[in-house]
Amino acid sequence: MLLINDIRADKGGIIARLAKRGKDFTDLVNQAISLDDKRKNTQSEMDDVLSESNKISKEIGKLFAEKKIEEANAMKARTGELKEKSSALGEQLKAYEAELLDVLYQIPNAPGAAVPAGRSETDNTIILEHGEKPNLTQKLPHWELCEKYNLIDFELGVKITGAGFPVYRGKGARLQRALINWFLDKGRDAGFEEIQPPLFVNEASGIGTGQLPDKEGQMYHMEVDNLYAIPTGEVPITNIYRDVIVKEADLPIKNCGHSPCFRREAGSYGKDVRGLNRLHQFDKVEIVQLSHPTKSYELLEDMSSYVQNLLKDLGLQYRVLLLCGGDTGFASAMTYDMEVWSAAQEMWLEVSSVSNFETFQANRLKLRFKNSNGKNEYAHTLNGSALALPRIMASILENFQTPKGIIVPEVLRPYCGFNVID
RNA sequence: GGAGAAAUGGCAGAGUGGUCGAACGCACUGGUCUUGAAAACCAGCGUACCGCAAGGUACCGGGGGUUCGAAUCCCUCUUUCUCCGCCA
Repeated sequence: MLLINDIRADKGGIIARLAKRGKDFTDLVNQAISLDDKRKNTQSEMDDVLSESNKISKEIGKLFAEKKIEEANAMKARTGELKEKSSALGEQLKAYEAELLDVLYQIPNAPGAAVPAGRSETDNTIILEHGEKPNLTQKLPHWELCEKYNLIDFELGVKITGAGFPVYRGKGARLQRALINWFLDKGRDAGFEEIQPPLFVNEASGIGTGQLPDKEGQMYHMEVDNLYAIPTGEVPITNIYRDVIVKEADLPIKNCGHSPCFRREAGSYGKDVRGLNRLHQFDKVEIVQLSHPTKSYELLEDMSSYVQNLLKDLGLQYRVLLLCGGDTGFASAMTYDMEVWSAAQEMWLEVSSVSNFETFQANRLKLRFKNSNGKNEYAHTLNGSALALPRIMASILENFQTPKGIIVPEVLRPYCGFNVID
């Protein structure tokens, strides 16, 4: 959520930035400010009452010490009223805080300076396109290739669990494992510390990265233990830094980690969910960075080129989109999407999304660093997929298919131990 | 899963109802001294909110309660440790 002090400091600017999402947030912003005013006034009033009541308590203590029991008991009467007053003010303060939070939760991140205005994906800017569309002599979609070479069994997953939980086997499983290991090694080479996070998180973590309270429907929830299956490694990895004050000199902090991701994807159906396009369980390697506020947009560009280099090394044709305000995720200030060409489906598949959240996540996480003035300041957070496995698998299978088999990208061969799938 | 013990500032560790937001030590920061460093000495050193400031308020694992007053008493949850059981 946005920092209320940022909103107060530049109300007009924030409203203008938010307007790039194709919606007017003036009312919500005004509501937030007026609730914050009420909050401040109530707090002030309550502090005064408490201050007086503390003073009286100390006097009573003194009187007891001097054995002036009568006088002490007489003073007790005066505190009753104050107590009632302060607890009423306390209730009111809590109510205002809750209301303010509720309003702030409804305001998305303010898009960054470079983000174009727009309402939907049609307003996104194509930054660049890299590579040539492959010239295929056969054009089987990946689900047919999976069946032909016995790589991924979707039916079997349905039997064991349900739709969207495929079974990878043989060279399919090995290719997937090769990709994961290669991604992690590339991450390490680029200075990211490797993390193996928990796959279930508690409520506090869900709130920290913004999945809760609004989007709980998208996560699998284990009610017995009140734990949530992670929808992305971003959740546990970013929550490492919840309630943490890092050293300024340690920034940027770079983490990467592989994890399965679990998404209920309620409401998805049709051709979008065919094959590997949309799953309930899939694997992803995530990169996360904590940045100094002055450096975060530089790091966003770094992350974008890092991801692009992975795609280049794999030999995939891709394009980079700068998302317009309306298509930028709720928590993000600026997002690049990387899409890979799927040669048989003849469509672009989103394989990565790298975002700068500025202080939006850090605010909820209470992730700060001590600046040179000794003041605590909110850090910026960034993250991106590097990369999500299923659609990479799909495009490798489709784009590198030949009548004699699927040619494995060279960088993966040492990892999987075969050059061709036939 | 059963029985018991514990949770205090970056660390360590006092404090069992009233000048305790919290001793002492270590670490850290600034200063004196020194050619420089170490040592020694002096000073500072948690977080958040309100306030122009002075100052005020809250926080001793989380939440609730008792009391004029809670780090301290009570309830509850969580976590850690020890023993038993089970187990990759």
